[in-house]
Amino acid sequence: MIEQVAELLQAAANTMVDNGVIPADAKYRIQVDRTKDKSHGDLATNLAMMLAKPCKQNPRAIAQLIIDSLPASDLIVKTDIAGPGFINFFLNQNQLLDTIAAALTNERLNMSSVDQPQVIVVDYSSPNLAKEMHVGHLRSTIIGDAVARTLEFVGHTVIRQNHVGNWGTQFGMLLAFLEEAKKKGDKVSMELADLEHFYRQAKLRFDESEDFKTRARELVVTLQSGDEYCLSLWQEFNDISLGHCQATYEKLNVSLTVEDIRGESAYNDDLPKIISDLSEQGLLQDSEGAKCVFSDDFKRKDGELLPLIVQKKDGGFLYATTDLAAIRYRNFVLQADRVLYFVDARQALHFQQVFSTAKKAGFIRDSATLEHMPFGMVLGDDGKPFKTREGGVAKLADLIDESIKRATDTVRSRASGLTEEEIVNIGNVVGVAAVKYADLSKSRTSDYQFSWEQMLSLEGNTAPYLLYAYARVKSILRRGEVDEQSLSQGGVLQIEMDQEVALANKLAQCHEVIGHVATKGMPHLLCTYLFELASTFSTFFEACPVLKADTEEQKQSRLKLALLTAKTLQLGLGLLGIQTLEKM
RNA sequence: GCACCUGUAGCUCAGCUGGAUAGAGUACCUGUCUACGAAACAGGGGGUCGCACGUUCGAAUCGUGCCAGGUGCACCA
Repeated sequence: MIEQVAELLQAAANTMVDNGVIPADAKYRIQVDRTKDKSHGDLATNLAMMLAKPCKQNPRAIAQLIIDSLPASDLIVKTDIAGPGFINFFLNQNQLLDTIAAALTNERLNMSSVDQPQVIVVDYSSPNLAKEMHVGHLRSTIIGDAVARTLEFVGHTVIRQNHVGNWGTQFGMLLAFLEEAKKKGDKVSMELADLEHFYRQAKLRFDESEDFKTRARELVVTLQSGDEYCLSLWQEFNDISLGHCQATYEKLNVSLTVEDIRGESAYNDDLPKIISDLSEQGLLQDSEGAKCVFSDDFKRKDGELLPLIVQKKDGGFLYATTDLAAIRYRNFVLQADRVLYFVDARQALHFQQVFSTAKKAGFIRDSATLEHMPFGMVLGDDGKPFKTREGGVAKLADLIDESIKRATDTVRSRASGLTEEEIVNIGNVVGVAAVKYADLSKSRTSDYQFSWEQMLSLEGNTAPYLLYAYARVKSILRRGEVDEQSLSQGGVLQIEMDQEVALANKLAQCHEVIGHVATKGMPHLLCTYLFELASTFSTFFEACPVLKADTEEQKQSRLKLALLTAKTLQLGLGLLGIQTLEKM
């Protein structure tokens, strides 16, 4: 609806340019906003105020001229000029009714796809396989997954890329330790069951023994040169570690599969070529024995240039090299139009340097974009980086288990007439949803404070509140013995009371919100919307009897609003990677 | 030292391609259940939008300079 009004305004502006009212060189931008206050109508524009100066007339006079120039349309029933020169639009309610009715007839709630579908690579989760996944991987995994789902929904071709760290320096250490363990005849699979423990033990050996250290360094080199024995050890290690990851993804209802894994090792063969290509283009310089790319764009103090190191003096490659290789692959093999990196904000500088180098080296087509989607850290209740009670880094799997346990306890204490099986299932869904939603609902860019109490609370902008709202709507539909199919197809919509209008308007905004999430990579916008929808529904439900409505028509109409609310909540939560519950 | 991010109600956070009296939630206070699920709803108090200049008809939003906190800056990823 916003788009349609914007089009009308554009048409009006064009006529005014033709009339000579607006100078041809005047700069303006059509902006249509939803009003906060109903007395200002449904939509408003500040166009007249923007044009006042170039037209050399007072804004209210311009506003009147704009209104006079608007093409006839049955969309708008009334316009007002308000305040310093806002134009307020009161919309025809039939438009709203049509939108609601159409949404019910369709699986995707009649939301259109984008005009120009793109190929979008989404790089997210990307844990280091040397250790088990920990809290640090939570945000990338969850936010990236929500955005990937949303981009897919709006019609893009999404290629998920789990750029796991499996080729770095610390792998030599792990391989050496694995080798030792095998010689001693230990059961390796048992040893690796707790990766964290295994890593710490390996680190201990590394620090205490020179022989071990030497062996570890040898193994890195032989591994990277493709030695079969090393590769087999490495493969074994990878399989087990990846198994842990997949288990976590499944528990978290994250859509990543083994198909999406393309780790650092996948680019190994291309790394020497990256160096030679950079060299051929004259971008490479030797500095203190390392091969670097320097750029005027990145300076340190005293104007000294900041290097992007792509090859160490011992010949080893770094993650910058791998990232460059990945960029080239994503551009020329995957044909990406956009590449989104859901990676910690602390790596902002690294990405700036890598992106800049990639552009200069022609590793990316001009039409494509590389976008770092940074996010802040997870902090504990004390405002410091999140730690376990013992002060260590919290394993992701443990974190989820604790959330599920807490949620299950709450459900059990409140449960009435639920079987044990139902309680366990509800606890699972709520526990996982709580962790995910708490993260998703905060703006991505800032740090966020992790709080069990807040995320599992049944009140406020939380997963439990939304899941409850959904379950309550479904309960009404069950009690009303609604046949969803026939309710969706026929019948009348009559929207009279303020609360009905408010709900219908809110339902109609879904499409717009999802569009913003897709372009900005900001799932919290969807969270805010869903919470508003749920509370708008609660207000409606309080004021407007549904099953006890005055007339059959009114009942059918309100049931339709309830049904669309349920469908919208389910769809929105689904895009966030959160399951819904019919009962709770 | 340089760069990036953050500073909005007691607390947790929205709002930031400038727009109408700055919004939620929570906490606190007051109402509403012989129930279409009260895990809810209605209402109330609570703000120098870090500070100061500037641009503008209009600034939480843009610019500049400070202040405070966080993060990054050469062979780890």
